[in-house]
Amino acid sequence: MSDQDKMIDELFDQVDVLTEKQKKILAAAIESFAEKGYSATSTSEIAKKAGVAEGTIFRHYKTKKDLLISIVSPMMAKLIAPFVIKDFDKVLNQNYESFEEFIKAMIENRTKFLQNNMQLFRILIQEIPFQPELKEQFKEHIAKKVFNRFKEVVEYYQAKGEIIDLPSHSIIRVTASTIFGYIISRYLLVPEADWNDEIEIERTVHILMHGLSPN
Amino acid sequence: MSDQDKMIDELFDQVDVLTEKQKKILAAAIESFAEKGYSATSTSEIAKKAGVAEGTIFRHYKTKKDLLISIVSPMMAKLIAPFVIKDFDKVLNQNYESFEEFIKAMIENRTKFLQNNMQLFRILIQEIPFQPELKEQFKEHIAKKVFNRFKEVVEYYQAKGEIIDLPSHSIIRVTASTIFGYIISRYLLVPEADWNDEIEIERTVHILMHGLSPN
Amino acid sequence: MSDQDKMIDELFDQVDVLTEKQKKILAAAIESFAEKGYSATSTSEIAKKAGVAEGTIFRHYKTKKDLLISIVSPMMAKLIAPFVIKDFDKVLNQNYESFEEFIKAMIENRTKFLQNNMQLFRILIQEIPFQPELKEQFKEHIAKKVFNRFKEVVEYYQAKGEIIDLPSHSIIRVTASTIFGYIISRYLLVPEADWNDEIEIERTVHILMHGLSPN
Amino acid sequence: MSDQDKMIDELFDQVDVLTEKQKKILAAAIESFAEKGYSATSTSEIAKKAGVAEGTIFRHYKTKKDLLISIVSPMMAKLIAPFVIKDFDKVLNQNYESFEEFIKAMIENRTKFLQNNMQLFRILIQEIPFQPELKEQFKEHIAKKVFNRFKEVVEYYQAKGEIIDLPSHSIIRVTASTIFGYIISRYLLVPEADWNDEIEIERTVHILMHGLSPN
DNA sequence: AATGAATGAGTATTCATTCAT
DNA sequence: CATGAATGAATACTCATTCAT
Repeated sequence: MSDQDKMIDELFDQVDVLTEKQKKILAAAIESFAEKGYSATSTSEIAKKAGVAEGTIFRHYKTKKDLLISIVSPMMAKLIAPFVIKDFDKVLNQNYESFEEFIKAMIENRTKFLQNNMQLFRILIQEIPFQPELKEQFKEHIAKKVFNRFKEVVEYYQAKGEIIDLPSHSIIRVTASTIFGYIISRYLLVPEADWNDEIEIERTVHILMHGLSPN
Repeated sequence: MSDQDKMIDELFDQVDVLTEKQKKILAAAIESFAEKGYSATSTSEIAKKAGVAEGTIFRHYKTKKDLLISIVSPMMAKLIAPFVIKDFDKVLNQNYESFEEFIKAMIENRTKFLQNNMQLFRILIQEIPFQPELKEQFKEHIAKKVFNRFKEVVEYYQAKGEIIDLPSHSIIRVTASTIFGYIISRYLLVPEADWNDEIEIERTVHILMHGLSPN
Repeated sequence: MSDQDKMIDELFDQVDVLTEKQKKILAAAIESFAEKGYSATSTSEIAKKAGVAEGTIFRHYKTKKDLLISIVSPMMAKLIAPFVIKDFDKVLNQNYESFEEFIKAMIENRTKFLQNNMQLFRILIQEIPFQPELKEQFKEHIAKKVFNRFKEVVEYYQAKGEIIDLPSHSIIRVTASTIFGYIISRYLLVPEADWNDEIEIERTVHILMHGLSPN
Repeated sequence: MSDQDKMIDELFDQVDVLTEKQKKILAAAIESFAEKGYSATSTSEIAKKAGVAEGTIFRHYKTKKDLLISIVSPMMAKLIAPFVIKDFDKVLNQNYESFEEFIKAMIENRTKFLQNNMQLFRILIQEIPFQPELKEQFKEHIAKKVFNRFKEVVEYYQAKGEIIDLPSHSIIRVTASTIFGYIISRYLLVPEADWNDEIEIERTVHILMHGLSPN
C-alpha cells in the first residue's frame, strides 16, 4: 500500500468504502487539481492518469465539481478537526501551561498534518475563492466554529494575564497569519530552501509572543 | 473618465498608449479573471463584456495567456515599485525614525495601493501558482529584489539595536505574513466586517513589534 | 394487480411468462417511449423507472431496439387481430347487416382496444417511420392482410349494392382516414375536450356513409 | 441553384439573409431529421453532411433544438399561410361557388405545397408530439386560427344549405382527416404506388361530399 | 484597427452494452 | 436471475485562435 493510498484511506474513511478505481481517480484528481487548478484540469486527463475509462469517473461522481467537493470537503473537516472536538477547553486546561505552549503544539500538530496533505491544502486554498459551495463550508466551519474556539482560548489566557489585552479578533488574526505564513513559506513558496523546522517554529513563535523589539 | 479607466490608465502607462477598445478589454478581463479565475474565463465572455468582437482581443494580445500576463505583470511591478527604487536606503534614512514607523508607513502605502487594485491583487495571487511565467517573474522580483531590500532594512535597524537579533529571513517572513494577513483578512476574507483601519493597523503593528505577551 | 399490469399481461401473453421485473421494465419502457420517443429515452432511465439494475434490461432484451420491437410487435398483432382471424367472411355474414353496421362495430371495438393502449399506439405510429423492422412488419401485416380483408368486405358490400362503386383502395383509404382521424383527434390531439363518444362516432359514420351534402 | 436551395430560400425568406454555409446546414439537418428523426440525428452527422465544422452549426444555432425549431417554425407558418390571410371570406365569396370547389382547390393547393416540402412536413408531424415549444405553436396557430377560419367557412356553406347541419367541429374533423389521409397515403405510406392524382382527389372529394352510400 | 464567420480540437457528460460476482 | 461497476464511443456544445473582409 503506497503513501498516496494511505493518505487517501485516512482522509476518506467515510461510510462507503472506496473501490480500487475510485482511489485511483481521487489520487489522480488531487495531483492534477493541485498542479494546474481545478478549471484547467480535464476529466479525460484525470481518467488517463488514473488508468480508468472516462465514464468511470462519472459513475462515482456525478459531475466534475462533485469530484472536487468530495476531495476538498473532508480535507477541510480533517484540517479543523482538532478545534471542534467537544471538551476542547478541558484539553486546554490539562495540556498546555501557557499560550506559547499551546501555539507551539498547534503549529506542530497542524504542520505535521499539512505536510502529509500539502496537495490537498493547496487545492483547498486555491479553489475556495471560486467555489461558492466551498466558500460556504469554509465560512460555516472556520468562521463560526474555529474562530469561536480560538476566541475562548485567547480570552482564557487573557484572563490569566498571559496575553496582551487587545480584541481577540486582532490577536487571532495576527496569530493565524503568522502560522499560515510559516506553512505557506515552508511548503509552498520556498520548499526547496534548507529549513530547520524546529528552530524556525521556535523563532516564529518567539517573535509572535514577544515581538520584534529587543528587551 | 471612470474609476476603472483611471485605474487602467495608471497601471498600464506603458510605451504604447491604449486604444479605447483595449482598455475595455483589459477592464473586462480583470473583472472576469478576478471573479472566476483565468482558466474558467473564456475569451468570448471577455469580448462580450468588453463590447468588442472576439477577434479584436487577439489583435492586441496574441493569446489568452498573453492577456493575463499583460495584466498581471505591470501589477506586480507597481506593487513592488516602492521597494526597488534606487537610493532606497537614503529614503529610509531620511524618512523613518524607527522600524515601527517604517512598517506602519509601508502598510499604509501598500494598503492604499491594493485597495484600489484589489481585483488585480486577487488575480496576482491566484494565478501565480499556475503560471510558470508569472512564478518566474515573482521569484525574480520579490525574492531577489524586494527580499534583499528588506534584508538591508532589517539589518540596518538591527545594527541600530531597534530590532531583535534573529536571522533576517525569519523576521521578514513574520513581518510579511502579518502584513499580508491583514490585507487578505481586510479585503478578501471578511471585507463586509466593520473595520476601523487606522486602529487595526496600529494594533497589528503593535503586536508585531512588541509581541503578544504583556509587559 | 394494477391496470398497467393487466394491460401488460394481456398484451404479452406469449410463450414465455414474464417475471415481475420484466413486467416492470416493459411498463417503464412503454411510458418513456410514449412520452419522449424511443431515441430520446435512455436505458438507464428505463432501469431507474422500473426499479431494476441497468444490466437486468439487457438480460431480457439483447439491445434497446429489441426492447422496442418486443413492445411494438405484439401491439401491432393485437391491433389487427380481429381482421386476420380465419373465417372472417363468415363472421361478417352473420353479424352485420350493413356496411354501416360493420364500420360502427369496428370503430367501437378498436376504439375500446386503443383506449386501453393509447401509449402503445402512440409508440407504434411514432416509431414505425424510423424502424425498418417495424415498417416491414407493418407493411406485411397491414398492407397485405388487413388491406386484403377490407377489400373483400368492401367488395362484398359493393356486390350487395350497399356501397358506391369506386375502386376499393379509395374507399378503404377514406374509411381508414376517417376512423384514425377520429381516434387521433379523440385521444391524442384534443383528449381534454368534452367528447360524447357515442354521438360523435354516430356522426362520423353518418358523414362517411352519406357525405357532407344534405339530401 | 439547386432545388434544395430554392426550397430553402423560399421557406426561410426571413429578414436575415442566410449564408451559404447556413443553407447547407439547414439542408443537411432537414434531410437527416426527416430520415431518422430529430433525436436520432447527431450534430456531428449534420456537420459532416453539410460539409462544415461542427462548431459552425452552433455559431448559427445556439442549440440543436434551436436548429429544429428554426426549421419547423417557418414551415408551420407557410403551411397554414393561406388560411390566415386577411379578407379570407372575400376570397371565398369570389372564388368558390361551392364547398366542394373550395375543398378541391384547397387540397390541390396544399398538396402542391407539401409535395415540395414533404421532408419538412414529415419532421413537422413527427416532432410536434415531443417538442412542447412546437406543440404550443401548433395549438396556437392550427387550433385557434385555422380551425376558426374553417369554422367560418363551414358555417357559411351551411347557411347556404350546401352542407349538412352537423356541428362544425365534426365536419372539420372528418374533412381534415380525409385530406391528411390522402396526403399521408400518397406521399408517406405508399408513394411508390401508381397514383393518378387528379382522379384520386376527385374520388376523395366525391366520397367526402356524397358519402359511401350510392344514391 | 476591427470585425465576426469559421474552425477543429477539446469539454464534460451520457450512452448502450458487457461481464465478473 | 439479478446486479452494478466498468467501459469507450458518442453526445451536444465550447474553446482559443485564424483570417478574409
